[in-house]
Amino acid sequence: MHQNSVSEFTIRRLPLYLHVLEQFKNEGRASFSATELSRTLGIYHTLVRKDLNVAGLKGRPRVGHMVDEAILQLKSYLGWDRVLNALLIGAGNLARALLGYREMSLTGIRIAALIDCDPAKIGSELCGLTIFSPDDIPRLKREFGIEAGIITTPAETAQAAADRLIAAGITTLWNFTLPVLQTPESTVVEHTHFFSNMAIVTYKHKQANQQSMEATQ
Amino acid sequence: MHQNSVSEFTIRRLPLYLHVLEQFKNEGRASFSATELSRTLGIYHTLVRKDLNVAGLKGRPRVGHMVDEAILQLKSYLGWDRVLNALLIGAGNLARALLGYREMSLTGIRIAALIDCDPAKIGSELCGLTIFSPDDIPRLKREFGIEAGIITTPAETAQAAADRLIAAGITTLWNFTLPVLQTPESTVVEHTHFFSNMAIVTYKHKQANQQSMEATQ
DNA sequence: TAGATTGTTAATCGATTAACAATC
DNA sequence: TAGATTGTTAATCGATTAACAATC
Repeated sequence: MHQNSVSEFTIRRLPLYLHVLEQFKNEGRASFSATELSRTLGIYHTLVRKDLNVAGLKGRPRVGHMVDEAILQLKSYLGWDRVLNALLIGAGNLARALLGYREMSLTGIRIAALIDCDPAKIGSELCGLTIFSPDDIPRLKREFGIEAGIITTPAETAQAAADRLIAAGITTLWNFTLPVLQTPESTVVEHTHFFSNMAIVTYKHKQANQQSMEATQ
Repeated sequence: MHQNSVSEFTIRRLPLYLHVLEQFKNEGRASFSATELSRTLGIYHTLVRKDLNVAGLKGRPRVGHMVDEAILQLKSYLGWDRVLNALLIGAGNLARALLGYREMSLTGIRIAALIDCDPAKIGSELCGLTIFSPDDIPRLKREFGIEAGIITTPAETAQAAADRLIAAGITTLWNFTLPVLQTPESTVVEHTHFFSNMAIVTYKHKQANQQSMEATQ
């Protein structure tokens, strides 16, 4: 397992395969071919095969892969076959959205506790979870076996939030706020930046409109 | 402007530069060098220069770039210097999070109207915006000059939502739900898939832990 | 001027695509 | 068997990195 060489691009595609396979399963299908997956998702068939191979899936010529087996294997490869307790810091609207996100349970990520630095919020509840103070992070980590932190604070407090999580020994972070977080080399940080998404939306929209305007001239 | 060749990777990095430049501006700085940006963000300096060039920025040797000028130019290049009216479909928690997302205004994207297909929600308000029926999409499009659609419905209704937006002539979509949307070639679709982010979180977490376990053996 | 900085051209690296061999 | 499908190896393409020339 010393292949640090698995591409992030591959990892990001695996949930897409999983999604289609769950659909196949619901349709009562027992097997599938990489070619089908490829067509459904618009991903080159060789790439699908390589990705499946990386995830440890072995297909049989002429038969393809078994749906159930593939789902289990993909989940296991991604680490979705175990619970990952997470602590969410920043109990705002995005927190509520994540707490209400049904599909999250598929990934094993479980928001076990909420943190906010607003004294007015501490002690109150959001979606059935009590909101704690940042001072409680170390205790909550021990109590709930927290392994990951989700940062949904406003941008101003994001670095401080990250610092406190890291100080408590939490080494895996999922950050929704500040584009740049200073973290030690060993910390795993995944960013979900709406900014970059919005840049694509506005840029491509502009481009598409310019093109159509040029075309009609 | 016939360069369809600008990479999406470049576009996604531009908001990061913008973010750092806003900080520089707040610190009262007048100029900056690509080298500084490069160090702050951990992006190779030549890459930063290329990106800035693509966005139409011209620096001066020995001087660098002017902060204010660069901010304006980046915003203009991304299309963040004009309002883009959007219609959001799926008035749930994620909708509330996006409506409360202060930084959205920087991008010019404005959620002008809300849609939901739940009769219980239609007519009520969310964050000061009235929730309309999917049947109102064409009218709202005309009324508000809607150019983009944001899809935050549950996965089951996402394709239907996309179909209705497209049928109304909305050609730019930002989708938070289903991993695969069937859309015409000409439609611009940007996906924000938490699933892919979560896959990275769990996979890397697992890897990091395996490695440390191996190391201690 | 000298040197800091830009911007360009070439080299590398890795992801995707294409071609082909293997197998049930 | 023939052919559908897998999986591997080679080619292409494009993003990043490195080297270097230009300039105030």
